[in-house]
Amino acid sequence: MSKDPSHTPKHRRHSDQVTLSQVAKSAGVSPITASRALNNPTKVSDTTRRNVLAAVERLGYVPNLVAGSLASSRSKLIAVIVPSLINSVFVEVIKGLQETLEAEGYQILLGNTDYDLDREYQLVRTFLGWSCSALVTAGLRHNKACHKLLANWEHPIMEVMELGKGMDLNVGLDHVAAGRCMASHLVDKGYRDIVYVGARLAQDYRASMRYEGHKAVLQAHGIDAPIVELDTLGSLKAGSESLDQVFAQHPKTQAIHFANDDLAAGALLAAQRQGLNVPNDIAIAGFNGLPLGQHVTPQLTTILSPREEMGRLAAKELIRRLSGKNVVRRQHDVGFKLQLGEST
Amino acid sequence: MSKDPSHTPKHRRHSDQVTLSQVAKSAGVSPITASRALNNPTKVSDTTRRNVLAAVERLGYVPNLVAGSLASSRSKLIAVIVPSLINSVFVEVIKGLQETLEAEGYQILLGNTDYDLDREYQLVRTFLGWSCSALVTAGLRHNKACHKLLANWEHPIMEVMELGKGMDLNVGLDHVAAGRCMASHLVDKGYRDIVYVGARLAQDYRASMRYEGHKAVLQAHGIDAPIVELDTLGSLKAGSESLDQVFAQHPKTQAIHFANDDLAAGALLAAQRQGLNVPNDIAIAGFNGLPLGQHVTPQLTTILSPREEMGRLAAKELIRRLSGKNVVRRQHDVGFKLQLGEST
DNA sequence: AAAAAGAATGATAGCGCTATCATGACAGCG
DNA sequence: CGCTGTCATGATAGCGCTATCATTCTTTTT
Repeated sequence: MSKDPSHTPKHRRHSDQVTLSQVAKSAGVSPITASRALNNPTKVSDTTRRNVLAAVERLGYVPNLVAGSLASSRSKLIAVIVPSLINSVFVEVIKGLQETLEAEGYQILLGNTDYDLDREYQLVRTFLGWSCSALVTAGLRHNKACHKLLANWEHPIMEVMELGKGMDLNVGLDHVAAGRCMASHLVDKGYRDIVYVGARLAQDYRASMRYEGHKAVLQAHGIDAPIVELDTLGSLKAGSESLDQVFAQHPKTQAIHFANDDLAAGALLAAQRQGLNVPNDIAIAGFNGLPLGQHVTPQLTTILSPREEMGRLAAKELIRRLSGKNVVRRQHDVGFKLQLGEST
Repeated sequence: MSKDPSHTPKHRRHSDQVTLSQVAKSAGVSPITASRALNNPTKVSDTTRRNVLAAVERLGYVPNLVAGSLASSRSKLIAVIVPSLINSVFVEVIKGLQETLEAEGYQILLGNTDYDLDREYQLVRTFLGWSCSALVTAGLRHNKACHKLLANWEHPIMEVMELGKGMDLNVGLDHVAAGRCMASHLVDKGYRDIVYVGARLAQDYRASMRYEGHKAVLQAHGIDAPIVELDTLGSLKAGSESLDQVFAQHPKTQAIHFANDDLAAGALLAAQRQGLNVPNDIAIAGFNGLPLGQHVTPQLTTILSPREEMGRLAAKELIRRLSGKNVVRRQHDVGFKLQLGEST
C-alpha cells in the first residue's frame, strides 16, 4: 500500500481564530509557556511575560475559555438559578452576587425556574454540564432528582433566601420568624381582625412560612388567622385588586398582612383611591422593604430584608470556598428588621 | 532502551464523571452513535435511540457541554450585556429574552457593565471566549476596541433598547422621538416653564437623546429648555429629592419632564408629602410606563416602552438567525405610546 | 567543588466530545 | 446482475487548551 503524501489531510477544521499556539510562536516560546504567562504570571520570567502579552496584543488573541475549561475541568462560571425575574427581590440578590463575583472574574449563568422544581432540575443538569465552579439557587426545596444530582456534585452549592439546613452553604433569613414579628406588631397595635394575603403560596412557599409564623402568634392570642390567596403573582395590580376580595370575604377586617410590599403598596394606593384612611379604616403591612413602600404616604410598615447584602455575602462565602479556604460557618443568618411606617 | 510496560501511564487524569463513551459501551454502540442518538435523534434507528437513552438514565449521564462546544465550536450560550441591574427596565428586557431563549434551550451568560464601556469590552472579550452563539447588548455605543472585536465576530449581534444603525441586528425605539412626543404633549397642555430632569446623563445617553427631542420641540416654540442633572442614578429617592433642587434653580417651573418613571414617581410622591397639588402646582411626566406610575394618584403621564416585548422580539429574531433562516429586516422599531395620566 | 534545590521552559498526552470520511447492508432499477 | 443510492453505524482525528513529567540552567548549601 503506497501512501499519497500529496493528499490533503482528511481532518481539517478551519478556524480563523487566533490560538494560543500562534501567540506562542509569535512570542518565540512554547504554547505551554504562553499559557503560563497568561494564567500563572508568577511562573514565568518578566521578559517572557512581556513578550507573550505583546504578542497577545499584536494578534488580538482572545482566549478560548471552552478549551481551557475542558483541559483543566475548571471554569469561571457560576450558575445562578432563581424562581422569578419579575419579583425584584431576586433581581436584587442577583445584583449583589453579580457585583461581587464579577469583581473576582466569575461569570454568571442565569436560569429562571418560574417556580417550577422540575424546571430547576433541568437547569441544574444543563449547568453542571458547563462544569460551573459553583451553583447558587434560591431556596432549600428541590425535587428528588435534583437533590440526588447535587448531592454527588463536588463543587460548592449555595442556597440563598431562606435560612435552614441546606445541602452545603446557606445564606438567608428566618421567614417564620419574620411572619411572627409582623403579626406580633399588629397584635400589639390592638388589631384583632387580621387577614394574611399572599399569591400562589404553593410556589412561593417562603410566603407560606411567613404565614405560619403569623398564624402561630395570632393563635397564641386566641385570634383566628384567616388567609386570602390570590391567583396572580405578587404585583401592584394584584394588590390593588385584592382589597375588594378581602372585604368581601372578611368584612370586618382591620388589618391586612401582605406577603410582600408589591401587594401591600398596591393595596395602599388602591385604598387611597377609594377614599379609605390608612391605617384608621384599614391597616396595611408588607414584607421586603422595597423602596416603593418607603415613599408612599403613609409610609408602609414592612420588614426589611437585606437582599443585595444577601447576594454579596453569598458571593463572598463562595469565593472563600473556591479559593480553597476553610469555610467555618455553613449557615449565615442575614436577619431582618421591622420597619415601622404609618400604615399600621 | 527497554520499555517498562508495567509502568503506569504518565498522563492519567481522573474524573469519576460518567462520559458518553461509558454510555455508549453500556448501550452496545460506538461513542459517535451515542452522540448522534442524543443530538441528532433522526440519524439513528429507533432501537438504538432507545438503548442509548436507557443507558443515559441508568448511568445518570450528564453531557459535558464544554467538551461538546469545543468539538463543535458551537454552544447554546447567549451573552447578554446590560449597563445596570438596578434599573428595572433592563431586567424586564432580560426577562423577555430569557423566557424566549430558554424555551429554545439557550442559556444566558449575564454581564453588567455598570454603564462603563471599557467594562463592556472586557465582558465581550470574555464572552467571546465562551464561543457564545450570539451576543445581546444594550445600546449602540461601544468603545473602539469593542467595535473592532465585534466587527470580526461571525455570530449574530443584537443591539437592543435604542433604534438605529447597529452592527448587525437591532430592536429598539426612537428615544429622540419619545422625547419630542412628551415635550409636545407638555407644550400642548399650555406649560411653558418646563424643566427636564435626568441622572448621570453622560452614561445614560438614551436619556440625553430624549432630552434632545424635548429641546427641539421647546425651541421650535421659542421656549427655553433648561435641564437639571442629578448625581445619583435614577431612583424614587433621587426623584423625591430633586424637587427642591429644581425649584431652587428654576423657581417658576410649571412642569417637569423626568428622564424616567422612578424619578417622576419619586417626585410625585414627594410633592404630595409637601402638600403640592399635581398637576396644578407642578406637572410631572415620566418615561417607561412602570407599573408604579400607573398606581399612584394622580396617575403619572408617561411614555410606555414595550420592554419585555423588546426582549422577546430580540430573542425571536436571534433564534431565527441562529436556525439559519434569512433575516429580512435588520432593524425593528418596537415603538412607544404616550400614556396620559392626570399628573400633567 | 560537588551536591542539592530551585527557577524557567518544554515535550507529551490527554480533557470529552463531534466533524469528517469510510464502510457495510440493503433497496431499487435498467 | 452489476450499478447507484440511501441508511445506519463506525474509525479516526482533532477542537484549543492545560496537567504532568522531563529537562536545562542557575543558585544555594555544605
